Order: sequence, then C-alpha cells, then structure tokens
Amino acid sequence: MKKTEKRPQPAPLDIHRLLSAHFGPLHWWPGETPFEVMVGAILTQNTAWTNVEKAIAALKAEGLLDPAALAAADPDLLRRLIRPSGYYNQKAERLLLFVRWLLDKPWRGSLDALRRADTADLRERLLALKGIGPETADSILLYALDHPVFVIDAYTRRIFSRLGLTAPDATYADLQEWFVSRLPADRALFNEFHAQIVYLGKDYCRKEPRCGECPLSGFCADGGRRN
DNA sequence: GACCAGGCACATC
DNA sequence: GATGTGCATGGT
Repeated sequence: MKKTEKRPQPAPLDIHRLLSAHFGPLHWWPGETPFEVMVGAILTQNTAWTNVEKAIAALKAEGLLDPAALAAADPDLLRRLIRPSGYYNQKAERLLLFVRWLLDKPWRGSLDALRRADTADLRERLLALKGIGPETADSILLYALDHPVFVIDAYTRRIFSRLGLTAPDATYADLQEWFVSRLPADRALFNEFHAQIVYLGKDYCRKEPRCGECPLSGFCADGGRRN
C-alpha cells in the first residue's frame, strides 16, 4: 500500500472497544493467586505460555506456589521443576531473588502492603531486582497487585507497529507513554486492553500473521495481505 | 532441522 | 544510547 494513501487512524480507545466487542470480557491473567501470577510473569520471559504452564503445575505439585515455601526450596529442585519453561538456571535464580525480596522488609510478604504502596516507588524497587525488567515489573504491578500501569510486550509492539501507529523501534518507555497519554488512567481498562492485545497477538498477529480474520485488519497497514 | 515464543543482563562501541 | 549476544525448552 502506498504511503500517500489515507487510512483511518483509530485512537487506542477505539481499538479497545472494537476488541471488547470481538473477545468479550477476558478476566486475565491466567493464575489462581497473586503469587502464581508473579511467578508466571517471571517464567514467561521470552517463553511460550504452554511451557510456563508445565513449570507452574510442577511447582504446584511440590507445594512451592507459596512465597515461604519457594524461598526455602532447594535450588536444584527448583531448577528441575521449572525446566520446561526454558532458561531454567537464570529463572530459578530470578525467582529466588524475587521471593526473598517479597518476604523481606518492608513488605514482609504482605500483599496488602504491596497493593497500598506507591506505584512509582514500587516499580523502581522491582526494576532494581536482577531479572525483573519493565515488562515483568509492570505485569506484576497490574495483574498481581492491581496497580494502574500499562504493560507493553512483544505483541503490543508488533501489533501497533503493523497498524502504523507506533514506530517499530520505539523503546518500552516510548510505547508505554504513547498508550498512557491517550487513555484514561483506569486499572481495569489497562488490564483488559493488554489482555486483548495478547489474545489478538496469539490468534492473529504472530510473526507469521493470519490477517484475514483479524478484527483489526481494516485499520492495518498489513491488513488482508497475509493469510 | 529451522524457526518461534508475552525478556533480561551484560559487553562493546 | 544503540546494538549484539547468551540464556533453553517444547511446539509447529
């Protein structure tokens, strides 16, 4: 398609509404407890969720989906249990560092304290942990602790870049600012919108996309060209 | 067998 | 600040 040709430029909120109509309520993230969500956020780094599920199930079977139990776990056992999620040496270390931080001052494992904490301050503290980058920190903040942050991931980058709305090489902070400045600061909206982006990414907008059935194909620079 | 998947840390320029 | 590389499994 030629660059001079005009295409509708939807606002993020329009896209969110369109995806709401397409997917209905999603009730994300897949995890039974906030702690399971946090563990999943670390294990899913650059890894297919199906592999993470195997690791989570193994941890659950050993009774390790609990902060104190995980902190006390034998690192070798931990590495074995999370092996299916890949990068298991790194991720075992990251989980242990994270859970020690969780149990240490000032939270002492209290989810209430973490929920009440100042969002920006808590985010900084998470980012200071080895193995917790911006996406993992924001996923924990939003999906485990109900803080109003907008999560950016590979799907977000790919989808909005293909739509022609953001630059393919935009930084995490650039993309987050792009969304936050165009949306009301609503925790439930951020939660649902990111969930929709992941569903859209999984169903239609992988590296080899299936644009034909994508609900956004009408807006997309790549729309209808691939199947 | 190659490519891909809901990152991150670290080295180097 | 940008760019390149290692980390590892399981599905397609």
